[in-house]
Amino acid sequence: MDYNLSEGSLQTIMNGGHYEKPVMQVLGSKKIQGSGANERFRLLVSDGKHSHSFAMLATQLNDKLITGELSDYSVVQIDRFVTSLLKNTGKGEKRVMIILDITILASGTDVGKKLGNPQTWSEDSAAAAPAPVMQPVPKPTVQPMQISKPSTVTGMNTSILSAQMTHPIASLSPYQNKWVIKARVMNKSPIRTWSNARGEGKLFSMDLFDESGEIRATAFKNECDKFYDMIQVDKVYYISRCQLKTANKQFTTLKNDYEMTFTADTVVAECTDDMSALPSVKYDFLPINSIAEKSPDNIVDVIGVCKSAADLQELTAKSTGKLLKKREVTLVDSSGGGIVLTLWGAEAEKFEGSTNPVIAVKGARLTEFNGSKSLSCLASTMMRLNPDLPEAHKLRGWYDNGGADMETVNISAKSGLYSGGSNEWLSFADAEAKQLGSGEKGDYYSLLGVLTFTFSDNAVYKACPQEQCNKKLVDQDNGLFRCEKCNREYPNYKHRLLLGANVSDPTGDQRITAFNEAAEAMLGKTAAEVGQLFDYDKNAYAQLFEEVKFKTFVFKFRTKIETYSDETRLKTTVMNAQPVDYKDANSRLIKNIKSITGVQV
DNA sequence: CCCCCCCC
Repeated sequence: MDYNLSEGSLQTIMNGGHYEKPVMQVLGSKKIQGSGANERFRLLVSDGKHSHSFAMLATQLNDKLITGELSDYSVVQIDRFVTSLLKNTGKGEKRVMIILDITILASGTDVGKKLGNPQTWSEDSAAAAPAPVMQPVPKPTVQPMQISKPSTVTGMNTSILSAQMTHPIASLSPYQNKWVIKARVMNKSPIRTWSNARGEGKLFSMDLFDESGEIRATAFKNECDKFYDMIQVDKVYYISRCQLKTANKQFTTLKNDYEMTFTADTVVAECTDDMSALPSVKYDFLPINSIAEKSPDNIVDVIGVCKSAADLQELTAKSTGKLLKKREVTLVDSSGGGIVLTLWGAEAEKFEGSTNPVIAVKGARLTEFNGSKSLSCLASTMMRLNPDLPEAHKLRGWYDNGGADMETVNISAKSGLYSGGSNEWLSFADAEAKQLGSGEKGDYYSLLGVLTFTFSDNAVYKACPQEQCNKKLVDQDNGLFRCEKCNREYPNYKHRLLLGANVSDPTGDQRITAFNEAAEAMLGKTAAEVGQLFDYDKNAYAQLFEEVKFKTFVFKFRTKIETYSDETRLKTTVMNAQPVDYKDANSRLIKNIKSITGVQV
């Protein structure tokens, strides 16, 4: 098998020229900085004639190296790249190539050897070599130095700034300060003030990105005033003359080891050129059902349809006493998964979910609380409603053509609120034999069962709108609702569920009670949705309770004998109800069969 | 120079 490397392409590129989709061989790779999400790799590449370790992999391609797809000796076509002159302290300039897109033409194992006899490229070989044949480029390369004076940039027509003059964000470092980036604003914070032992002031920060990477920039005091109004989310700007410093990883999830601070010299010019509408955001969407497998604190991108949005909640953080506003939004996608995304502050307040918008989220944090996972927005999280993305249009089509009615597994369903106690798998007969529920604290167990009947009467009620209070309200028939527990009247309420049902398994049956979240999981609808049906569509409401009959769930029960006056009875509450994981259920069956029969396979 | 990213 022959592999045609683009001989001489490396020389052209090193001299600042352009070469369309050069084919090169990877001879080695090396991690140069960071770890985890902030890893960055350098590649030793060869065009068959020369080799050079000047190539850096854009972070979104890191996976190709980590998975071994991009192994040594592999032959690749570099579909997209940018080069940048870095000023090396004391050693003049060095050009780096940042690889943005790559096609692997042959794997390292298929090629198995170094192709040709490439010589290490050096300035000397450049001098010795005949003038490189440059492929036509629109304009001669202009070095950033020429536009380093702020006055020049301020007054210039930004269209003269060609792509070749700007630096990839990924190449920025504190060691060289002559650069211009062309970046799109992903996020902009509100103005914040601070006051501490070291002084006081105000600031705002913005997250910027281009094709090569992302970086946070902060403007303090004067710069805060100067740039706050100008900087607008989603717009593209040329930015130069900022101070770079090491980013404190404790406070950022952006994939950059550095961050920028605006200074008095900082120059910002909006890029209005249509052709410069790039860069666009790079998402790495995970199907919602796959998020269940991820560990908490992962930062994930997700796209889904807003199936429901809870009311705005105001709460006071116990630890800080801070007043917080949040809104929980449930996203679903065609993977059949659903997940809660928590919005905070102004974003929570202004959110409007009644039109079921498609929501694209970049950089949300996966959190786990009491065993259930959900996503939470951070300051650095970027959220877009109905973005013009292929994935968004696909989801819209899916949702509007049946997806809305698809059953989804809500991975944020509340689960496992146990305070100790075992979580063993039992049948109803087992539970009875063990006399579960007779103790002081109540007993917990898991059971695979079928919902044989649901009581639709009084399954939904108007509850106190206060966050912590779920008390049933008394309708005053004057537009107000009274909460006996809070001892006050409200003009509003929230719907909550209290579902009575019968569950059967092969050994028996049990009357159970499911509170709000568990009932939502069983009915596949939020309390608000059920409330809507109850208020406006009694037929659909009745239908809902019919449809859920004979569905199988994995139940987690709490059971306890309770006494009302003289009468005692076993009260079984659904802690949560989840769809059946058949693989898991079957392995449990097989295990039981083995232990009962003594047959080992 | 900030550094909060939350709550049950």
